[in-house]
Amino acid sequence: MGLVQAIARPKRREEADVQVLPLDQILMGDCIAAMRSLPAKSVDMIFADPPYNLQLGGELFRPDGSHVDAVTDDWDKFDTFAAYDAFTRAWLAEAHRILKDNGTIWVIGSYHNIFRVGTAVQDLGYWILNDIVWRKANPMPNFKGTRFTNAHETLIWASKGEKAKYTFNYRSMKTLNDEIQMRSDWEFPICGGGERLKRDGVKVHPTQKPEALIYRILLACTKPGDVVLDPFFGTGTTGAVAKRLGRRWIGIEREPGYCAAAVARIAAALPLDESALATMQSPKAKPRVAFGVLVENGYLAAGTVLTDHKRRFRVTVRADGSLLSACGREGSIHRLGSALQETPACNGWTFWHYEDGDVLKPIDTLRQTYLLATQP
Amino acid sequence: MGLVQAIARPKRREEADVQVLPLDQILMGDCIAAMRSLPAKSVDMIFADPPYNLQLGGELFRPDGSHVDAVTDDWDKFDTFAAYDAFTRAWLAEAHRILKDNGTIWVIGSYHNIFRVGTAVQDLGYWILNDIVWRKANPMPNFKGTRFTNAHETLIWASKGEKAKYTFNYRSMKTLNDEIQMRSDWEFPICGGGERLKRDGVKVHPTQKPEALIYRILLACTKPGDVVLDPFFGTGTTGAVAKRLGRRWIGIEREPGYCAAAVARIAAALPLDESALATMQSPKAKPRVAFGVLVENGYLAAGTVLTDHKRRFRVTVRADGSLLSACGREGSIHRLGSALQETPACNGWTFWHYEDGDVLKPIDTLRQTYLLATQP
DNA sequence: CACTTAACTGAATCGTGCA
DNA sequence: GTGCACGATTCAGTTAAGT
Repeated sequence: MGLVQAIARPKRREEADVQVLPLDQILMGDCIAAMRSLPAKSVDMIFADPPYNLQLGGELFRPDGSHVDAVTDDWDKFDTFAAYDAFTRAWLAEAHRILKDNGTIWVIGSYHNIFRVGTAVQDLGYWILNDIVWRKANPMPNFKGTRFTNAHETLIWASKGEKAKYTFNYRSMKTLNDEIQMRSDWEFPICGGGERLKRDGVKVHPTQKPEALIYRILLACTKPGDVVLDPFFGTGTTGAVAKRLGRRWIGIEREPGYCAAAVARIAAALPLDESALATMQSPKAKPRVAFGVLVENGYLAAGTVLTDHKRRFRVTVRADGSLLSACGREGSIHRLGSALQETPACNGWTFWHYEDGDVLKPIDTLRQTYLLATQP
Repeated sequence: MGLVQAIARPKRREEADVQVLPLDQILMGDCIAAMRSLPAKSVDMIFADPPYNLQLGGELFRPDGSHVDAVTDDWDKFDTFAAYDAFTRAWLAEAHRILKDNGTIWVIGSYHNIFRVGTAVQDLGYWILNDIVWRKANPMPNFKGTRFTNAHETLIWASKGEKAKYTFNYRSMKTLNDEIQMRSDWEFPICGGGERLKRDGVKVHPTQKPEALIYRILLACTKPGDVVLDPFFGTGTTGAVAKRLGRRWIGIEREPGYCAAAVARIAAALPLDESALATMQSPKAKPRVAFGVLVENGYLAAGTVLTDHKRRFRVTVRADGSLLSACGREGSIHRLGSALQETPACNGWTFWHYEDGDVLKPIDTLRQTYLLATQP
């Protein structure tokens, strides 16, 4: 039997219990129909990356005039929220049937769809264990300056019910995180570089997820040999990571093009040797502090006067962390510093000082204080 | 009139439009009833920190918002979610009525309730602009080691509808974040230390939010003088920050103990003075300067040659402020820039450069010089 | 080959105001 | 309502080209 197979005719109930799972294979076809062909209580985990129902408007261009390649695929289009909800509840209900009683489900989404997914998860009797935030190290900016940079996606992790047991490899997570409990916010780069599948220089799938994200999920919530089902398989990230980690996988995918890419990719994936584990550790978030954060947190009040160490320039701190000079010029600590000195650049942290009693101290000391107070 | 007042009897519709808002006051009582007493389209922002325990502290509401007196312990999960949904939709619907057409709403929650809140927000016609993650610098650990440390809460920011306008102080946020776009993940410590309200050494409110969080929200999405409503006022964090930032506020709170703490706290809060309150302006808010005005005033002589920074295109400035290219094309600085580059749009101010000695400078620097010379 | 610079890209609900 | 002029707007990372 090949790696890709058509969906088998659904078995009658009596047969279902003894049905052999199509392990390490892709079922090509509609995800709900394919799930119906699988027996009840048969898989240990489900990872799902369903359509987000983005509802994008017109074309978008960057400030340099280049065009943004958006997700315009048909599979992401739903007429109404009601239609999206119906689809969501249908596949989540099948997923609930297929999961073993001690299995868990992961679903990823963005603010466009995740609230509807989460509500459906709860209504269907699943019990949410955590929501996890994937902080993107390099998100696409908001080109028009109309909102906050949409820099994260959300994952929901749920068991089959309130009393259900589940697998959570607490020690693995703590080890992975330098002996500190793994938190609910994870930072990873978006999928790019050599990991991003391309055909003739064009990305094969518009929303390929980074392997590191799936890796952490499988490591945290499955055991070696467990069966992981991905009903929206795409280009097979879940399969590739499962193979690397010694887990079994089942993929469901409608598009033949994605299936073909997934087959080739998984065939090339190598089971992980242990030494690679060390390199998978997430880099800790950089302790970068914006000046405005000190104002927000009361380390420096708006209205405070700052000077350089020779008291040549005097500026006032404003509510948003910008500075205002006596001559009416304004800007960030770095920009105004360089403007007043007429130098191309300036490190505002060491240039600007505040009065502490009788002595001038660089504002950088406040940053250090803040870091000491907030970093574990 | 004192800072706390009982809820006025709801006005008849005819009266509502001219009703005076109870600014900088706490309405003590049920949040839905209190909101009904406020006129339609009257507040600029709503910040809401609703209860997320499904029992609502022993209170439940029917879909019409009316109060359910008896709470039995045998509600099954569906009924409990249904009751929470009914309560959520009732107050969110009132909030929608009270908001000005260009107002926005913020709601904070955790995975227990935020998915239901988000679904209700969308179903009621609000348009989600961002979801924001508050990353707690110092979250409570997961003592049993059974899940990931629950280290964040989620906020939803939404306008009244897809086409609605809204306030977003992009420049202030960028300045606050050291000249990098503000992202959708924010890190703040949890509320503690001197900021945490205590009575006899015991915290007054179980879920007091940090002022820094509200500060950033108000700075980002309101203007000085705007009216901010908080229907779950608690100990008045929203009021204290609004006062500091020169915004007006209305609080609704049921518990007399919280009201008393809030009154004292807000009375002690000091407003920022006007110069500290000023924030970085978007260029949009500055007076517009037509390119032709620079020519008229001699900042740039007619006949001057402009190029792009790579010197690919050369154009000549004409007496009326239009540009003429070597190939005979003509137009405004923006039009000709986009035409020559064959891009849909172009900011002529940053695209075109003039020769200053040996270096190319964007013509935008001339506009800045002009503004400095002519603005009071 | 080493190094620098330019070009390109990613799940995006991405403008305003006047005639 | 529609059309058009004006002009505001990007971060981190990778790849390719140039020196």
